[in-house]
Amino acid sequence: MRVMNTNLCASPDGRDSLGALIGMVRGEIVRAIEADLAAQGADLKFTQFHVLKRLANIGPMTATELARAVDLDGGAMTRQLDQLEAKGYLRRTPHEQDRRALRIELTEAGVALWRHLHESNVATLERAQKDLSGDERTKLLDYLQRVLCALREKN
Amino acid sequence: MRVMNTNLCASPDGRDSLGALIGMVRGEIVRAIEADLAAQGADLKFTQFHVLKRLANIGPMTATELARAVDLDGGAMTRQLDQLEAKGYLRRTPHEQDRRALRIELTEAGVALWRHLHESNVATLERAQKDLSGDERTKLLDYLQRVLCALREKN
DNA sequence: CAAGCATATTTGCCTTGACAACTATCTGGT
DNA sequence: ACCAGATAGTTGTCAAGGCAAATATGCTTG
Repeated sequence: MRVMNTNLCASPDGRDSLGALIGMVRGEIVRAIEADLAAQGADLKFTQFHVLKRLANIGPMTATELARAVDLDGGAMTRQLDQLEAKGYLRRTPHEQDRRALRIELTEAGVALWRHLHESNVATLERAQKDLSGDERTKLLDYLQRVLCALREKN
Repeated sequence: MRVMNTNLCASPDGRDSLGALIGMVRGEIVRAIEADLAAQGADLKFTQFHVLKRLANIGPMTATELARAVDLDGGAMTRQLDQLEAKGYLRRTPHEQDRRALRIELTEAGVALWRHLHESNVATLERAQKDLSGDERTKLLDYLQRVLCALREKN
């Protein structure tokens, strides 16, 4: 059955592999999620969705922490926060212990929006992995995690 | 040993996983490759490197084919070609059978540059996968390929 | 062959993200 | 308490990529 798969969806190029492959998978995931968002009338791009998701999953945090979590530049984060705050999905509060920092938290509207988007996001990620067994999914995450660590080492 | 790994490089977040994980891995790979390029004095960004690599690996092709291969918009491709052509690494030739299309091919300088960059690129991708066994690397590519296919189906 | 529709490339316009400069705070050492 | 160096957030600037419009060809059908 592996063979069939290979035939049906021809390997774009037997050679170059890892770098390009990850890039393409990432691109497809982003496109799929943005298609979801559009289909549901949510006026969000992938990055804003990502910020929302992080806040929903992990809870309030600093702008810098959030920036690192979604792998975004500090300056870019400021602007995303501007937009999401303008739309009423989050709020900037002064940080309790550090007057330089902010505490970013979802508003009621933000929480509600996330509840609305959550399901289709799960469905999309499920669709992406539909041809992998539970064991394979676990391994995929493990391998990716280890690749990430290897790349980050040695700094 | 899996446990040690997990401890040394704490999982950024047990939950969200696949989407964010792939995004981060992709980001690190891009950064690593751009660091390579800078270290070798090559005046290329990741995208240009990617175009060069494709042309070197697969040979001359159409601008549109190249755009699809590196997952880039047609307009963006035109500009990348402008730059790479200006630097003398590639050449636009009229296509033999289709007067709308171009045949993009590396120049001597382009081939030479690729020969120069090739090694460190291999080394970087090797470094990324250094903690994976040969079998695991094969599986990782297979899983990613299958995820990619799943995402592209159903169009 | 003409008309209509699809495809290849280019260009203009706009948004996003990286990078650097700037201000306001922290923190540690003296 | 003071100073040097790090860190948080904001803003200006610029290059890169997506999208749509324009042009030039191809291709298919009547």
